[in-house]
Amino acid sequence: MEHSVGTVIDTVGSDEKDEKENNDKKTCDSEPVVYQLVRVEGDGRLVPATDDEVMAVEQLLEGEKREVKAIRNDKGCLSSEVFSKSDLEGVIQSGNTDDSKKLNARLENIKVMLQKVKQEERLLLSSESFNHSPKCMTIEDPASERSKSSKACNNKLQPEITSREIMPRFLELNSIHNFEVGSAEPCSGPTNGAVSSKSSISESCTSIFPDFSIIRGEICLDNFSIRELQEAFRATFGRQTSVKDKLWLKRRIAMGLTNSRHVPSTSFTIKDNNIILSGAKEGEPERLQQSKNEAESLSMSIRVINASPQEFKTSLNSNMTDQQLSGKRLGLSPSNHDVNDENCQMEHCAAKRMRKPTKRYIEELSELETRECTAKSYSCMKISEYSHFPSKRQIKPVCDGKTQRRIFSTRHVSVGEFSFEVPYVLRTTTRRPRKNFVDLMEYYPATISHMVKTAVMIPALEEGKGNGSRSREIVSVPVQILQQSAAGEGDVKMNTKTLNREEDLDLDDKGLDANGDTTYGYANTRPAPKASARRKHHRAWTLCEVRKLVDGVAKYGAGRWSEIRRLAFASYSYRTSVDLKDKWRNLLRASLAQYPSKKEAKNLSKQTTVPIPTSILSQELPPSASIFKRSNLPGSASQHIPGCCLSANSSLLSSRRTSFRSGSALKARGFLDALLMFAEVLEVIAMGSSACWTFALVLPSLIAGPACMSANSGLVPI
DNA sequence: GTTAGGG
DNA sequence: CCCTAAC
Repeated sequence: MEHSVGTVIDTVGSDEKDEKENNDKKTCDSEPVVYQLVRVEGDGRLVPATDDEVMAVEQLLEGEKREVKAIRNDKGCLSSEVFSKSDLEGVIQSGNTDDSKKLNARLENIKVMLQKVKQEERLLLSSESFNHSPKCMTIEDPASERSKSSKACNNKLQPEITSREIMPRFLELNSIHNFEVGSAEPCSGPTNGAVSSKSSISESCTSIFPDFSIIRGEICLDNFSIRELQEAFRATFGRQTSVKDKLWLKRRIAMGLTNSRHVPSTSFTIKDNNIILSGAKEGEPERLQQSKNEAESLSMSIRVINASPQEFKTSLNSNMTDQQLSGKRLGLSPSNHDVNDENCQMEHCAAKRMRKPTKRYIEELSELETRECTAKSYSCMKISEYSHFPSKRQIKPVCDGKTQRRIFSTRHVSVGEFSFEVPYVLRTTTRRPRKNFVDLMEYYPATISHMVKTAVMIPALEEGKGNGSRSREIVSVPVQILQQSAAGEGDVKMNTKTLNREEDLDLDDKGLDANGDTTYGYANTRPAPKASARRKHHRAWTLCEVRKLVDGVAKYGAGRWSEIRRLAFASYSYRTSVDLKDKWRNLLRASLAQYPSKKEAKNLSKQTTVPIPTSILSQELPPSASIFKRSNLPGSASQHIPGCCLSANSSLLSSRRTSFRSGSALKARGFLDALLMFAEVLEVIAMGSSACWTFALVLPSLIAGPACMSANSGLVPI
């Protein structure tokens, strides 16, 4: 029994039924539901039964309980549905008028749905009789025997009503049992008992049980199309939705079915009003709850669930009934108002949002699909295996009573009609590896390879353990190893120190940079693989780096960040081109903030290259300093051919440049061409710079022509 | 893979 | 520094 209720006051009957059974003993791994025996007084008060009354009822129910036990062993989850339905009747009758109206309205909706389903079911049954054989097969001998004999339920029942009236629930159970075992006899009539009946047993039997006949207790929403999900949404909330977001629909439906707002953003399976996350054990409510929360950020995963949309609809209805009931029972005051408001808001949001899916979304989606493809062969194998014992697997898939392990952190993948569980941990291995992972490998190949192996072994473990074995231990294995590696390898930190020293001393070409630091950061943050783990360790920009950046920009031009990085930041491997770009942007911002002059603003709007901050330039590049340090580029052997000296400053450059282009100032063709090629470089340096620079244009050869005047040529101070 | 730009 | 779109 899966209700999240501790104590339930059961008012199933009317005043005539003064006493009811209780003290259900759980026989399957599920959440306990304690029914308290009460007597309904004439004024409607519920008075706890005395011990004597309890004993009397217990004796009375003794025989029936045995049967129920047998049933529950196999169909415990199913039973809960029936109980719920039965309870609902009582609730409706005793509820206040407001809520009753709401419930009635909903139930009307259910009624229609049930009728449809029943029709479809009849068709199914007539075409393929006993197609639910897997389920039938799960009922084991004792129950099976009984169910055979009870096949004539409908006939037998009527005369027995009087004697059984005090135990309508068990009657219902029997009825269900009956039906499952193969009674294809359709129970005629639409389901209206839930709304209007006075717990008539015949009605319970004839109108309710067919609709629960194919309940599996599990709903895997992943298997449904958007349309089906919308249908399910309508059935759950009683209103249409135009939302086409599958995830949203699933979550909303799950919320509705489970009365919970803690619905994971990833996959999940609904089982008896609970969202099963990572296969949380049903018998451990608090753990389940915890698991729910944890699973907010985790994927969950799955056992093989064979459920068609049709089946889903049926079970959905029953779940919905149950949900309403449990809401009532709990005195939760379902706060339909709030929920609906929230629904509307969310729906509005979801409908409004037609945002293009992000790359990550697409990536994850494709990743999922890839998994599905690879899982297909696997699934075929498993399915054929399950065909022998299908129902047991489906109903009690994650129970692992022996190990009592916490089920945790798995990922739901559905393939067609089937869903699978894959360990969530694999995700970490499928992510694009950290940039410095290779570096890490170089330094600690043994550790890393061990980690990788361990991670790879996880699926094997998973598979070997069988269907429902998802434990925290499995997930934690690689983490522990990583922690060990972080703690055990002292030289990791040593490397960091080395790096820092290198950075402080501003040594170039050490070739050691970043490795140590990133290694340390990686191992250190790995156990919390969230956003913080991915974040690069912060490194303040040193003066030298800034200098190099400015040099690089001057040399290669702003925007050629990868080139700058490659050539000027070769020894700062932790600075990416993006970093350079960002830093340059920040420098410019600072510069602008310092000198928000019109001129600069104008330059900024006009030019892609904006003024180099004066403060930086004055610091790093005094007029007499070498602006273009002749780089060690191959083939840049400098042949100083003096004689062609240009003087440029910010105010003169553009005019100079114009004159260069026009060729009016300099007649030499080769030289002019060379100047034109340099014009951009000059602009980079001089535009916006208030300093007056003197350049010497070094031409490897005037004759050689422009080809020699590329970036390889340099400017040297006079 | 690189760059630009928003956050 | 991260993330994403655009190229």
